[in-house]
Formats: sequence, structure tokens, C-alpha cells
Amino acid sequence: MGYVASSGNKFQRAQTRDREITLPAILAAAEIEFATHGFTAARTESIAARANVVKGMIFHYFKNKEGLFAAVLEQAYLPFSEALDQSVDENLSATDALLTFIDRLLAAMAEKPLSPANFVLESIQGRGEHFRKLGMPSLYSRVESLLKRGIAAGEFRKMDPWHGAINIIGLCGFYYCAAGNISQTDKGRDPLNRASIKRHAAEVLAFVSKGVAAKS
Amino acid sequence: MGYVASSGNKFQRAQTRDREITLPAILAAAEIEFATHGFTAARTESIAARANVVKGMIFHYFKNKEGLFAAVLEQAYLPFSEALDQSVDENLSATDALLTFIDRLLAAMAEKPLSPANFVLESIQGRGEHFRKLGMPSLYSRVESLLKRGIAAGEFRKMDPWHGAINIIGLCGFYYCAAGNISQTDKGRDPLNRASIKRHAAEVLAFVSKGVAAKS
DNA sequence: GTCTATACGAGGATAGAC
DNA sequence: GTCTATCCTCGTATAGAC
Repeated sequence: MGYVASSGNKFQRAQTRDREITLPAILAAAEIEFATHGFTAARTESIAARANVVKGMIFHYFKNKEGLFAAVLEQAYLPFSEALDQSVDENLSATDALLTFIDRLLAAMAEKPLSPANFVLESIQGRGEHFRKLGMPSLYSRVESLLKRGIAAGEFRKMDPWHGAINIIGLCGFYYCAAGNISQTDKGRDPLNRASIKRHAAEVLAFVSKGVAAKS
Repeated sequence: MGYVASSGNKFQRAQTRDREITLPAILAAAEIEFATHGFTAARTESIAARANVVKGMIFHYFKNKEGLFAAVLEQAYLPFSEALDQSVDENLSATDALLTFIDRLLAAMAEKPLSPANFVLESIQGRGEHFRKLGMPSLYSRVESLLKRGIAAGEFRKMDPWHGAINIIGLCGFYYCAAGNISQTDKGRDPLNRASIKRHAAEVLAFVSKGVAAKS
């Protein structure tokens, strides 16, 4: 937002009156706050400070904390949804469809590294209303039906496709949730730099393709 | 704790004055509360209500919320630690050691299904002090060195053992974190009943043994 | 649209009787 | 050890000036 000198001897925020700046700034700050603290423990004051706006702006633009949270989740889920819609319709083998699926999911997570934490927090804290609105369940069931198809076609080994779907999605997202803490294990390594994230994607793809393949 | 009729026309808690009952009751209630809400959002009042004691008891026994949280984490980590200490020392091939490791970890999680959520919440919210005290990092590094050994021995395929360790532990624990919400996908299925949990263990073991094996 | 000031409730923690 | 009552801080949300 920038600062301007006021008439007094201290600084004030510039009154830019610009929705195009204030609104996304709040959203970005909120994503961080919610991803690290969860809905209840997140503080509107912290969000406002990080966005460099006054707390009242949050309520002006989003009515209340709940509205802001919904907006953050929606924004976080959008790239997931967009990326995944494509993979199913294409005329691919189950194996290729699944790997494309995972590749795009991982790319979406890499672009928004905080979203897995937001989704897991939302999941643990059981505020499931948002999940249904966002269409999150379809993520699991889409992977599940893909697995079923592959098993039927003999491409994948015999397994419970429901557990398989959970395991695969978990494999993609857990890394981002544990990242903050994992970094303590190996001090020299930053789990969220580009190299590590790229490596994670490669490792998950390899793990899954070996793990579900029919041939032993 | 049980109730007794008081002199008035309403019920009061019995003054059992029994440390052996009150203390574990608080711990059990706290585990649920922390696992579903995280540290900050957890309410001491809710914990007290669930344990059927008065809020003051929490502060009497644990000094403050922080002390209670530490006790819960410690209690949750104990079975993990005990189960895992054994697997490394034994004269097993890397493959057998890893699968024993995972089997025991899964058994410990099955016994305390809320602990993965507590650990992931603790991880996301970055209160890392507890992790170091508990020795949590060693969980990852122990798996990592096991993987290194197996790769060197030609039992496991080439991979990044650091990512491999994270992926394997994530595979075990993610299910429990997502369980509450996953149940919405498939209404008829309870992810935390005995059959589902047993199935989860079998699926993870199969996934990992296929996923890390050297032979393609 | 942005700011300051403030109402109001929730929740952690303590005091002190029994 | 257990209970009731209370203090006090923090955080959401609103009112109203500019």
C-alpha cells in the first residue's frame, strides 16, 4: 500500500482507496494466517497487519471472519479444480490419466504451497460445509474411479480403490503440511524451495507408479 | 465421575477426590479437543466439560493449558517411540526392517487414532519445541537411514531417501487426519472402525513394499 | 474507502471457601 | 481435591468521523 508522511511526526497509511490492491492483499495475508493457525486461532488483527491495512477493511470487504475464510478456501481450491477437470475426460489409459492427474495436482500445490495445509486443517477441524461447497469430495472419488478403471483393465494391481485414492492424495499433500517442521530434521534443507518441491513431485510420481502397477 | 444428589433440587459432581480418575479423564478429553481444534483453538472449558470435571482442575493438575498440551503430546508419542525403537536394532534385511517399522507405526496409530492429527497440527502450527523434546525428528531420520541402507544393498530402487521417509510416514498418518472429512465422500463407510483401519494398514504396507522395491 | 475508537463476549487463569 | 466466583486480557465486530 505504501506510506506517505502525514502532518504529524509519524507515518500513516496512504488512503489509496483501491479495491484492486486492498482486497487481494487481505486474501494473500489471510491465506498465510489461516494455513498456519486454522480458522479459530487465526487473528484478523494479524491478517490486517500483514496485508498492511486496517482491521476494519476485512469486515468491510468480507463481512466477517467466516466470509474471509470461505474466500480463501475458494481461491485455494480453484487451481486444483481447474487442473483436475481436464485429466479425466481425455482418452488416456488409466495409468496415464492417473499420472497426469497427479502431475497437475502437484503443480497446483507447488503454485499454492499453503493450500494443502488449509485443506488438511479444514479437514481435521471438521468444518465440512466448505468442502462440499468447493466440491472437494469429488477429488477423492475421481481418483477412486480412475483406480477402479485401471484395476478392471489390468493396469493396476488389486487394491481397495477407496484407500488407494486417499493414499495418493495424501502422498501429494502431506509433504506441504509437514514441511515447516520437517525442516528441523535436516537443517541444511529447505523443503519449500524450488528444487525440493520439484524433487517431491518426481518422488511421488515414481512412488505411485511403482506402487499401483500390476506387474510385480 | 458419577453424580450424587445434592441437598438442592439439582445434581452436583461427586467429590471423589481421586487423582487416579480425574487426571487421566482430563488427558483423554484434552487429546480429543486438541486433535480436533489445535492448541490455540482448543477450549479448556470444553475439555473440562468432556472430562466431567471443573475447569479449575486442569490448572490444578497441569498448571496451564500449555502444560496440558505437552502432557497430551508426550502421552501420544510414547507408543510410537516404544514401537519403533525395536525395529532398527534387529538383524533384519532393510525390507523387513522397514515393513516391521511401518507395521508397528500403524499399530500404534490404530491404538491412538487421534495422535496423527495432533502431530500434524503441531507440525503445521510450527510449535516445534515439543517435537524436539519428544524426539519426533528421529522418526524421519530413522526411516531415512533405513531407506539408505536398502538402496545401498540393492533391495530398494534408487530414490531420495529423505523424501521417501516423509512419503512413507505421510502415507501412514494422513489417513487419520483426513478421516473425519473423508467420511463425507462415502456416507456408508466409517474410516475409523476396526475393519477400515485394518484395511488401511494392509493397503499402506502393500503400497510401500511395491513402491520402494528395486525390481520393476 | 479508509481511519479511530469502542462495545461486548469469550476464554485463560486465580482466589479462596469447603 | 473439588467447587464457585471473579479478574483481566484478547479478539471479533460495529459506529461513525473524514
